[in-house]
Amino acid sequence: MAATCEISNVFSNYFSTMYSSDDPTLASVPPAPAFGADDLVLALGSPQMALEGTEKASWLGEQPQLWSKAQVLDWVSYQAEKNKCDPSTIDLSRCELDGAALCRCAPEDLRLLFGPLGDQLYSQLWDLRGCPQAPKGPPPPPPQGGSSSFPDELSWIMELLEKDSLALQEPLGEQGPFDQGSPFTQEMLEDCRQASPPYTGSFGVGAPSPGSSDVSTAGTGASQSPHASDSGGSDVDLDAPDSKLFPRDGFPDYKKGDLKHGKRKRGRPRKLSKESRECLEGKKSKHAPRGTHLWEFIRDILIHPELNEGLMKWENRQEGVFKFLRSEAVAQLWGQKKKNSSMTYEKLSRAMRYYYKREILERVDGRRLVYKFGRNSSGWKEEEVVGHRN
DNA sequence: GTGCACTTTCCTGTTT
DNA sequence: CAAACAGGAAAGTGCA
Repeated sequence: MAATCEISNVFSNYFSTMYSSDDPTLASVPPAPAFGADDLVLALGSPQMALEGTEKASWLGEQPQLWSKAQVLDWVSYQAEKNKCDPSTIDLSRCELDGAALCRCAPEDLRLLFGPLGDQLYSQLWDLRGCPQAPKGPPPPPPQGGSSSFPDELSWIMELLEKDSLALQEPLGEQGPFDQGSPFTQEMLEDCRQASPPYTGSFGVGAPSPGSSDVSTAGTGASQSPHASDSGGSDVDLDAPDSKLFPRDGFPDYKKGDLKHGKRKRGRPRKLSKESRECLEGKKSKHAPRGTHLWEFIRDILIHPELNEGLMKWENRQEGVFKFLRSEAVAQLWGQKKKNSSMTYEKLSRAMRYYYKREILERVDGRRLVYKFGRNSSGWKEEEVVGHRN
């Protein structure tokens, strides 16, 4: 278990870093790190764990090979702390390695530099790189932090992505009734923790419903389900809208702390019938942690063309004009990310409209489903993205 | 405890 | 007519 959590830790941190671009210093930082699986990360933000803190780890989301010296130091300190290693045993002054150099180090080199922590670093490093095995030397000891399954999970997700891509080859336009295909949803990871890898139910990726099969799905989530039509189509959707998508049994999302105390979902409460209320009681709170802003979520989908196919597209990349191709699907994805199964495009678009005032978005008159990034948004420009992906 | 930011939900009316 | 758009209003959560 601990092992499977690690991945979300990593992603969480990545996300918390990524989504804090309010920070002007971050705003200038390309948002799409070259992390091998960063694409998956889109909705993997499961910010609850992470490094325990809000401090950002500069190395997160970056491939170790790309780390700067400072990032290497940062990471080493983190590992030292994590492993309760006596910092005094490490002579950081001798550590003049950048990420590339670090990655070239053999275990013994690391041991020389970092003492007993060296082995741990070596193994963690390879985990981070998502490599199945280190190039030389003995297989890294199982990291006690439990991140050994990281690569495996990633590859599993990768497989799903591939399937999705295949599905996407099919013409868009008609999304099947089961439109949940998000390859990059956090639930996916969370689900996979509970269900074994072959788990496919949640997103219809691997278990496409006949007909629609994953088709649309591809990167998307969202079913054009009837419930989408309004505040959740009926009060029954408490969590149900997605019960189609995520049968409760198989959707462990609302687990643990969530459902405990009757924490309520953020936002104005939906009007509920008595029955619905009763039904709701004792159930999860779908409140999602902060740190993820809608516009950033949208941006990230857009800048990952390999994943956003069918969801949104750029109308004019230079100008930051984009269009929702499958608005409900995006809304559903957003809902998944926020653990809010009743999210609809209507609501999402309301939130989008609030961005006009803040100039995060600009109006595009007369064009349906078309928005434009405004001056207060960042990270979507090609220059910002490209450099970072290579 | 309070206020603010950021949504989320609801609603009504308008436009496409 | 349906879907999308607009925006006001109310309300919840997290954070400072």
